Amino acid sequence: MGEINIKKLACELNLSAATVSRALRDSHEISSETKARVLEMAKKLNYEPNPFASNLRGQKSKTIAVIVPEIANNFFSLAINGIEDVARKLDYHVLIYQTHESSEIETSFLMRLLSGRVDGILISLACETVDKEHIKKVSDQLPVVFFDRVHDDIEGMKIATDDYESAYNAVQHLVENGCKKIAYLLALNTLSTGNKRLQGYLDALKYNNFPDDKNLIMESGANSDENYALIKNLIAEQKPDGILSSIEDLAMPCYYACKELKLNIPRDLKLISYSNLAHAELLNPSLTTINQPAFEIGVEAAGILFKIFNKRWYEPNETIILKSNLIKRESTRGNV
Amino acid sequence: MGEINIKKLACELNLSAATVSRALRDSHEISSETKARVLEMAKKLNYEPNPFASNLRGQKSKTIAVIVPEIANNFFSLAINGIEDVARKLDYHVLIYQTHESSEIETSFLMRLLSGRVDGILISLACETVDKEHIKKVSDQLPVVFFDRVHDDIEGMKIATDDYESAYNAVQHLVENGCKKIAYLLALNTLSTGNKRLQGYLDALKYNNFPDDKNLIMESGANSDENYALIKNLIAEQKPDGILSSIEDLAMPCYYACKELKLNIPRDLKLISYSNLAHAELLNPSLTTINQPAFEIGVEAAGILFKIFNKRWYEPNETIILKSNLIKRESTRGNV
DNA sequence: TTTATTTACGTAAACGTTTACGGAATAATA
DNA sequence: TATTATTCCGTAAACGTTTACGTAAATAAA
Repeated sequence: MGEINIKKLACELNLSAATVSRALRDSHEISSETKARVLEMAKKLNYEPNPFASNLRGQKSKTIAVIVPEIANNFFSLAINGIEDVARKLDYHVLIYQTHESSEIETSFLMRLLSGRVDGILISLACETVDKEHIKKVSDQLPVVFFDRVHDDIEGMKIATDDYESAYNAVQHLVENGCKKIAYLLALNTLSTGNKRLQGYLDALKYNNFPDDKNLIMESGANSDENYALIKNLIAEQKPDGILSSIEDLAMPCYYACKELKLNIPRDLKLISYSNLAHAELLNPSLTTINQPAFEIGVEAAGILFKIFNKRWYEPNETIILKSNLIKRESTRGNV
Repeated sequence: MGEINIKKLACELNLSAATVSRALRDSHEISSETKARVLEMAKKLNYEPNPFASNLRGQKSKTIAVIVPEIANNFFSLAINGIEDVARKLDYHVLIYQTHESSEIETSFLMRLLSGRVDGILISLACETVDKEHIKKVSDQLPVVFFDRVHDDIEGMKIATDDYESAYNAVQHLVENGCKKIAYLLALNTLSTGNKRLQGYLDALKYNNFPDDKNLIMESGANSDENYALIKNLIAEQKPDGILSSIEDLAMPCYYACKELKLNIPRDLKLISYSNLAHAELLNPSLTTINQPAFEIGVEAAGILFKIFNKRWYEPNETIILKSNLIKRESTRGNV
């Protein structure tokens, strides 16, 4: 409860609230002496305008919402970092919500945000089947920018990475280093993000005349224990010599599974994984990763949102693609 | 701009705005039939009360602020995760701010929050020398809970971990595994958090009758390049056989430095580091860490804040200590 | 001098809620 | 029946801003 408000401030200065308000907003209608007096007093009394009154009056909140599946994930926290950086420079506030991959929670957040609490939304969709209906309802009323976890069937501005190409190139990299049987750890398959990665994998297989073997595609399970079992089973049964993991959570269990199965990475099995694992460099062996420009995605997404605010953006339904980076490390080193 | 507001909703129902408002808030003054009608229509029209009007009228924002040095840090993102979890259950909103360790930015955020935008603040202090003045000013007006990065000289509610004991025990663990010359990578030394870790280290040395050698304490530099150089120098010159790193950012360079100096971890040098490195398990060799209960710290801090809101907390100046967990891994394995 | 323009400020309404107060209708009590 | 209590709802004020409108004084133009 900031005890000081614009009326008291005005009273203190023998001015009207209107004049004070205008002075603080540097209006041309106010003389420079008065402005100086007001500024000084405002500083002295530590006056901060009540944002609710301003927002109510102005129908602007200077606040944006970021909705992500998880905060405690290197990719998302880097993206939020980028978003916060842009927001801070523009004196915007950032509300954070995490869905834990539940579209029910996601929808509930979105509905709550219809209240006008935020001027716009940045969202990375949950994996669960998307509720197009509700998202449409929100994006009809508010600027929404989708980032990374996007869905082709949902119209809107999107910032994504070159999922198809990066997956394709990753497979090529495996092939070039001698892989003949490449498995794919499937996730995000309810989203375009996941589909494009899968398609890149499939097309690269085709290009290399590799058989199209469904058994080599492992769909992620309900929890990490199940995932570990599935992966171990995949490696033991199918004996792939290369694995492309579509998310980092599925790459880590590969290390453990190989250890248990007495397989050597990269000699017996080469591994590539999406995306922004913090210390891929220091894993044993260091892990070849497809690095997404997470921070930049956040910056870009926030940038587009602010352009929309300022009517400096007119493409309602464009997808901006940023390039991922294949960082080659020991886990895919060719056998010499 | 939610086009629908309480007046239109009332109009649609042939009721007054007051009645609708009361019905939505389940007031006893409203008949159950009317309540049902209102609820139904509100749902149908997707009505969400304008939060700014409510907040302005009620002087409550249902929003809390979280100020941290960095979001993209495993410890902080886990803590935020915990905070968000608690907030969501109570229908609170969470604003995120990062200071990038700058007390100037920190102060600026704090001052801006005096506007009443939030009902309370959770803060983990920046390393830079703390501006006690401004923090005092804020905590006089708003409930503030400090977590992890705390400062003894600043009064208030604090959630921290057993920094002294965990450092002491870490040194003991090194000694038990044969270390005779243990270095310390110093950081956070402007905060109590850092001081206690250092003190734990020093006292453990004393307990073991190890000499008190200032050269074994390396203060972190301005950036990661400098840190790497300092660490390499420390290892090369002082030839410690054990290192305790007070933050994870200083532990990673040890791996690189040892690689370059052809030293083997843990044979030639044993390493322990704070705190929540994501994949310490998979490093080469796996890293012994002092794991802080990051998520729980977030939950606890948020819980206290909400208790303060509900006047269910009366200790203005208490420190709650959560236990860290020393997770022993290969980097401190004894020579056999 | 008279009139138009500019400057600098005040008045009051509006933003969308919530709630104190009041009041009419109904039910309970005397 | 007369009085009181209860139930249910409406009126209007208030929260702290911002801004359209008005206006008095000073200045410029005629």
